[in-house]
Amino acid sequence: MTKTLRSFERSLPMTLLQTREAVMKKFIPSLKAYDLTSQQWRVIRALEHESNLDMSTLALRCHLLMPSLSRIINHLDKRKLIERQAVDSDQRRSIILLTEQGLALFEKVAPKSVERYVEIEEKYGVRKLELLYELLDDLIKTLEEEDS
Amino acid sequence: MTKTLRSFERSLPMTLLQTREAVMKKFIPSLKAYDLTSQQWRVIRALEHESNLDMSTLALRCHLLMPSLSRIINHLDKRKLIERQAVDSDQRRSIILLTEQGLALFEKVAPKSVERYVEIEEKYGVRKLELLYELLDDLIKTLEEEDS
DNA sequence: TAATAATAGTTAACATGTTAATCAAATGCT
DNA sequence: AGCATTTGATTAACATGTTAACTATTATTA
Repeated sequence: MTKTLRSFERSLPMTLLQTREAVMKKFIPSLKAYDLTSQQWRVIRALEHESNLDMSTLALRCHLLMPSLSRIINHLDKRKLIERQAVDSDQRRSIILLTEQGLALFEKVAPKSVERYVEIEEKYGVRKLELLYELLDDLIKTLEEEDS
Repeated sequence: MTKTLRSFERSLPMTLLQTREAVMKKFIPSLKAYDLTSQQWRVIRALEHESNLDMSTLALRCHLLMPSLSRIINHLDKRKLIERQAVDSDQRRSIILLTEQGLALFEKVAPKSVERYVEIEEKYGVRKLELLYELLDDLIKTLEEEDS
């Protein structure tokens, strides 16, 4: 077996990274205008979608590790975009929800994100985008099944 | 227009991120066995592929920003895996090359990466992988063209 | 040629990714 | 009840991503 490593330009992780970077470039400017990182925005979106989540659940929803989420929530708390509420039944847990300010910010930013997304759909094609999602989901499934 | 944001699970940046994470999980263990991060490995591969590159060119090849590369090269220098050489014609520039140790490390790690890659090809299918590359490259091109 | 602008690279500052250590509260077990 | 274990969350430590500031050198150009 004399197979060698793929050349750089075509390595799988690299291509995925590049693609993500290219996509993010479209969304980041509108976020930065409101002083948000893409991760902070992800958390806000998650909370708008479903409120009163504890940290662990929120981490799963946002695909963030707990230490990252912990810092992000701290930051958003200082900016009063979210609030923590104690849980009576379990003192370790706390539940996170958007403040009115946080919700207001969501309402301002969301339309801009939608715009960008529609742009991408139009230029690239909805059909191809759907196919891409399928292939990616399938790859994820394949890789995770393999975890033996 | 009442289009709303895609639900989380299906946002494009998120799906790309997840996929990359899933792929990296396959490669990271063999790298960690040699105390390498994926970025450090990327630099080593780049230098094995083509030596005597200056920092800027290397950054392009590895899709790293200069500050990141600067730190990585420093680190690899301390580990004596690479060497810097002055360039007479331009004192600002320096040229990077693998040391024998660096090359030896490459030779040890590369086969393990190839193994993982072949595994992925086999489980997922070469045909589908090629299609995925095409779609990703195409998306990148679309997004970059749009930069107006 | 002297002042200015551009270029290569590093450093700084801050946010995140990642693993390990830590802490308090809850659960299980005897 | 008392003690070990597990769990939810934070903190620590280090590498990277990202933008801006900075340094030294080279190129421009007035």
